[in-house]
Amino acid sequence: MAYDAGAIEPKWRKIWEERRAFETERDESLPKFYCLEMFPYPSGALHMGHLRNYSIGDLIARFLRMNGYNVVHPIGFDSFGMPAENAAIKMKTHPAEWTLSNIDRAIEQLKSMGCSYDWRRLVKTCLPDYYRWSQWFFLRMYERGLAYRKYAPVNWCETCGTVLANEQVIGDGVCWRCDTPVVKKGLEQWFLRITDYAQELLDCLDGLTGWPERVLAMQRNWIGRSEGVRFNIAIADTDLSIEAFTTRIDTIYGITFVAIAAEHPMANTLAGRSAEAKRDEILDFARRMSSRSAIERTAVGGDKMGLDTGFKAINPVNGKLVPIWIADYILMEYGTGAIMGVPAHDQRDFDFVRKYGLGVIPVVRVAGEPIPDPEKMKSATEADGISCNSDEFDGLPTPEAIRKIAERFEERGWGKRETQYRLRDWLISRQRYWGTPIPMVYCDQCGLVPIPESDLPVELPLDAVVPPNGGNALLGCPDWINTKCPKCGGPARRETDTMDTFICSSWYFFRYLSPGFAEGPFKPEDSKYWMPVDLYIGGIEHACLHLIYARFFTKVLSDLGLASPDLREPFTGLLTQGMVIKDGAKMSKSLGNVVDPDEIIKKYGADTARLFILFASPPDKSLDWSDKGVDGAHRFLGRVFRLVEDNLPALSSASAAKIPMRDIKDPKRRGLKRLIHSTVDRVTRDIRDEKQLNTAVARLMELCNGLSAFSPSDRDGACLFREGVETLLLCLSPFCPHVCEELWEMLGHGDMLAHAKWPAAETEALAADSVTVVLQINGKVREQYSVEPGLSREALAERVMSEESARRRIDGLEVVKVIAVPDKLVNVVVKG
RNA sequence: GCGAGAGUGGUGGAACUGGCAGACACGCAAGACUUAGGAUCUUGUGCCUCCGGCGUAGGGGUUCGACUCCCCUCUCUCGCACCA
Repeated sequence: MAYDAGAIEPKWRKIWEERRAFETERDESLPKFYCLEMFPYPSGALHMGHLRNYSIGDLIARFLRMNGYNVVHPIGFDSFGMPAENAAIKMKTHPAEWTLSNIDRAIEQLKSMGCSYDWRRLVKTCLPDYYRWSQWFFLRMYERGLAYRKYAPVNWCETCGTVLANEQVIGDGVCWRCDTPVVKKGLEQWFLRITDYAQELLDCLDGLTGWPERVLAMQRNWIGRSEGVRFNIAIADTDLSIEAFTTRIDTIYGITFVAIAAEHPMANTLAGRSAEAKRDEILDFARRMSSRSAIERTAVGGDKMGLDTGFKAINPVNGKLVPIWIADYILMEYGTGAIMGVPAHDQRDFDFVRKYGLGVIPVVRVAGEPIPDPEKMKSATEADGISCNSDEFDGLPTPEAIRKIAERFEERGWGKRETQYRLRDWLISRQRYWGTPIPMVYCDQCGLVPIPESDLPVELPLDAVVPPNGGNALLGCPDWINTKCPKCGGPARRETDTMDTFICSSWYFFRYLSPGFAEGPFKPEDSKYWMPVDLYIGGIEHACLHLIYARFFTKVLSDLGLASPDLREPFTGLLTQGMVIKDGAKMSKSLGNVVDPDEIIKKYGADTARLFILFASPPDKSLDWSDKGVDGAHRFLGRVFRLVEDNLPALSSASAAKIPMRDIKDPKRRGLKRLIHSTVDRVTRDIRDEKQLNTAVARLMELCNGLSAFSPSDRDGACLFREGVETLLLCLSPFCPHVCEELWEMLGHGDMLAHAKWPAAETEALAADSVTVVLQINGKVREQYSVEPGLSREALAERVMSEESARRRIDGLEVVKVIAVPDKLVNVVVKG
């Protein structure tokens, strides 16, 4: 009987299921571990990236379970969103039908991988018993002013027919889902006040020591804190003024112009106060600039466009008049949408004045050098230096100049110091059908009215038909839209926007903890016991999306008193898995380099697929798919299988007792004993401390090789051999659970390996009988000797120098120095 | 431009606080068993001018000793980017 994954794997999956092997309950007496993998979006079948994600997660869950942790390991589906609507149009079906059948298929795939999930905790975000609590959170936030509606220029994706949050505009300003260039539109939309948490989201990053530096850096960058001064600039001959923000208030004397964004309301105001021709010119320019997409705005290669309004601004510090321009490189979304133009010390302003012939006034010089000639400047000098041309502030180094001038501004009431963030409030409304309905109505009498909690969930009408042009199907549901005002009972219309799907994924890991709970989103005691997630595994693409939103949500839940007040962060450990690539590129249909997980599992079995994925590269690096490598992994499992099968008589006859190292005399056996225990030691550390899963597999291969080379010739030998084989199966089981269970059973065990205790390395068996030390001459290796371990520096040097071959090497040379490193080497430094 | 990470055999990748570079595997080569081998087993496998040298992107430095620490340069990947 040869290794047959096709027979073994279904057998064990059935046993695990029947024995409810992976169902866990809260148990205060046990240490807990929350192992979480990012839940999939069920758009068709799972791909290799999923297989990798869930192989890593399942390994960790199984490993910690064997190490005595009470492990919660759930799975679910992020099942609202655009692809379901697109598929509904294409396949002439309903998004719900498409989604739910895909989920069924994905569940089969996950099960075929042998993942140790607690299936009772399954969450599908598109079902009312889940999304009603998203609605409930929304209402809690609305009460607190954390959810609000406002008119703003927002990101619009024409293909998706909806607005997008800032985080969902990626790359060169394209939609994260469909790569369509995003355009700006003025619309009234729902927002969550994530900016209230900007500082805390930033501060807490320092405490996330279990996160990769890369993700922390990306989030810091995304939140984008900067300190500066916000101040007023009066417009000459008017009663108007413009607010500007700068981080370099020390360069205030260098202003040669003021610029505002094309969308700035002041553009209209100034147009209104201009003569007719100028007015049309301004309005036309502003309209042209603001209607361009992000791509158009940046694609010109930095060539800046501007228009002089004809108005003058008054520099608060010296009363100088400078022109006010509208410029396309000023962003309405950042700061105040207006800047002071200091070309000498800002490259963008410099480029702008060079194009339009405005002046340059240097106000910072390099220490020890004269003030540069503005005519000869080739670029702006943005580095710190010494203030000049700045009245009484001349001679101050930049940081001091910033402080002194900022103080002056505050004293005189011209402005105040302020901290700005790049992070924007989270735009959560979507003009889409397949999402969580926003629980609000519009009443002609009462205005905007929240749905009372008792009326939740506001169910998504399932009889809606997604229009072929991709519009919002809810608009075609008058029976659903027209309702009664909860306040006055009069006619009212439901909000037809739905929530961003990232709302669904912002709290699902709480819901897992209290499956089926009907009185709230989750039980506080469940959350208190299980949260935070100890290890979260998923792709890095969510660094500035889901991982920021979920952090925000957790803080809100904590502040609302739903989760413990001390739960400020949802995920203490984060493992960002690398991509799966083949032939040098990410697997994609267009490149035709996709490998289907189903086919691999069918051909080789899940154990082989898992082993290859975990062995081929460290989890956080990209994984190069190799068909040959899969063969190799499969061959290894065949060897493990034969190791047990071919030696079954010896293994069966051996007692389960372990012979301690001190009672083993034969050097070969002592070597095997040491190999067994050093393997346990290394594998445990590789998994637990380093998450170096590939080297853990390598160690197990070495153990297998060592065992294959050993022939158990007597009772003690068989006993040691059995210890080795069982250790191998125990340590390999989180990687390849099915085949290990099968072999464990063949060895006569009645219990499940999944619940077995992880082996402990015997320290006595780790110590080496002898160590190989090398003799170096001037750092070059010349000889090797086997010596007893633990020799002191002196003893080791003496021991090595007494060797015949060592004497010969050194004979006749002038020895300058001898360096000995215990158990490692002796380096003889010679002259000549 | 800013930030993060990487560069080691033909390939994927190892190397703990500086101490035998290339673990483990893939591939390749030779052999064994075979009617057969894309099965299995054994052996070998960094490079060269091979009793000796050279080798961890390139150049310098620190050290008895550097893939590892320091400085400079190059290349690649990822993220952000007229952010005031």
